[in-house]
Amino acid sequence: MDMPQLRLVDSKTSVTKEKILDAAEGLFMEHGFEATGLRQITAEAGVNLAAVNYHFGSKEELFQAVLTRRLDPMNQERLALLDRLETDARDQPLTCEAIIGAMIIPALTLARDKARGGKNFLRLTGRAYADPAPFIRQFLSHQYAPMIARFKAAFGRTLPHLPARELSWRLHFLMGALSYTLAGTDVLKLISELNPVATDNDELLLRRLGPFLVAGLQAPLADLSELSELSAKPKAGRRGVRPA
Amino acid sequence: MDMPQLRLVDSKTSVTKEKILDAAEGLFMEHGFEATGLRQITAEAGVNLAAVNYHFGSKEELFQAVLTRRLDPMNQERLALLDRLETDARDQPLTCEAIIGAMIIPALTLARDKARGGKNFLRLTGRAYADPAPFIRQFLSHQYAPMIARFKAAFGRTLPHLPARELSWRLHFLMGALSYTLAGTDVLKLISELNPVATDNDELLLRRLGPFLVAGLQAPLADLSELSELSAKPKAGRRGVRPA
DNA sequence: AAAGGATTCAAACAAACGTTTGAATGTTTC
DNA sequence: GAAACATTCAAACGTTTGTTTGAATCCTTT
Repeated sequence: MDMPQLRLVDSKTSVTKEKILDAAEGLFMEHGFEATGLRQITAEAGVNLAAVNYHFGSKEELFQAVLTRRLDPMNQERLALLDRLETDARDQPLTCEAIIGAMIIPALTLARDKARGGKNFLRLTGRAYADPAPFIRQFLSHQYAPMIARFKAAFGRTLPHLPARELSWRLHFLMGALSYTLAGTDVLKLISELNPVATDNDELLLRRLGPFLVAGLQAPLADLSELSELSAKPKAGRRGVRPA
Repeated sequence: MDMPQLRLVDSKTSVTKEKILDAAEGLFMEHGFEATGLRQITAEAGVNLAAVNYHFGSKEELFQAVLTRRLDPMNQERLALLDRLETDARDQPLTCEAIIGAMIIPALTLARDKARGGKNFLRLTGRAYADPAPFIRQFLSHQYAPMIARFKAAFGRTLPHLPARELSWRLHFLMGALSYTLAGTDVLKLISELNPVATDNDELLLRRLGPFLVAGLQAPLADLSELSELSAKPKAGRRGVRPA
């Protein structure tokens, strides 16, 4: 039988390949990229050491594969949500809440789905955002550029009074608070020592982040005229900190 | 020549010690802790390899020394500023702007002072905030705990209507946006491709961050009653988010 | 069954890692 | 001047790093 080429090799996604991805995801999340060894990964995955270079080529390419596996679908989900909001609203501009929701909800969904890495994976991406390694920065730019451009345009329509440059800044702050929150470091404990927050409830977390970001985006413009006063070196403090 | 040597060894800091600190500061900032080798550091500092372990004990202790050199004075400055504001205001509660200013201004001053590392150093600390390495987390907690506690109390007096737990969250978001902004990764370019921001003007940067954070802190409380709607896997939403 | 490609495996690779050593040099104190 | 301490230096320590190799094994196709 001249069966058409259904027997494909690419869609195979061999078992070892995913075992490596799973193990690498957890270890990269916990110790970071540089501090995680290939031997730890392959040991936890139960595969041979050489399997990484065979299936992925290098450690860096493995790291990118770990990220794309989850990030790509999530960003597509974000764009799909935004698309739907815009077509539903016709010409009317969207609310800030709605747009931010389109950014947050896919992340929330991912955080809940333990089969897709859960919040551990989000911590990994939050960490990657602060990594200066060129291959990471380049990868993230290429991965996020289209999504962020679309959302920036959406915010621009919703906040027409805001100069483009100001919007760029505020989006930067927004991404900071978001990725930092998703990274979920233990600075949290540092802030609220006596009333520890339930870190397992990511829904509440993002639900509280929303209003914070909305208010920040809608904040009145800064008055840049009289800024030299505060920034001046404080004159002789009378009751200062004891230099013991 | 009986000229008394002018106490060249200011037993506090030898020349090589500071050369190492300077070189390490730059390299840690650029490549991160794990990715920076002691041989790079000592080569750039022009000192012997063993000098690091002789003067600092280990690589980890060197890293902590790099951080404390700048961070300690900055946090003391923050506390001194807050102290002065509170004594000036007597019993009156401070404004959000003022408290945030006390956090931001010392960072701004440090960013301007190139002799103290400038903004490069701030990028290093922003990076350290996202690092999961236990010794880094422990060090930062110990270093920041008193300062954050004081500022949290100040915010609590200014925003009495805000539940303590909510305030903890918002402080977390605030620290996220702040440290992320200070880290100053190139995601900035990603957001504003066509209107690149002048990254050298840190004063304007932090001046714009202020209103964003003030508005976020003063945001109305989240309505936590009907939160299952948005987060739920696409069902039927009222207006806005509607699943396909 | 034989061939051929895909995958696994143990072993080794060179390079880099942080740290230690012991002698050589510099500096201060008696 | 000599003893005592502080610092520098070259060299090597034992691991660990990411990557490569070549043969063994599995699986599909002829």
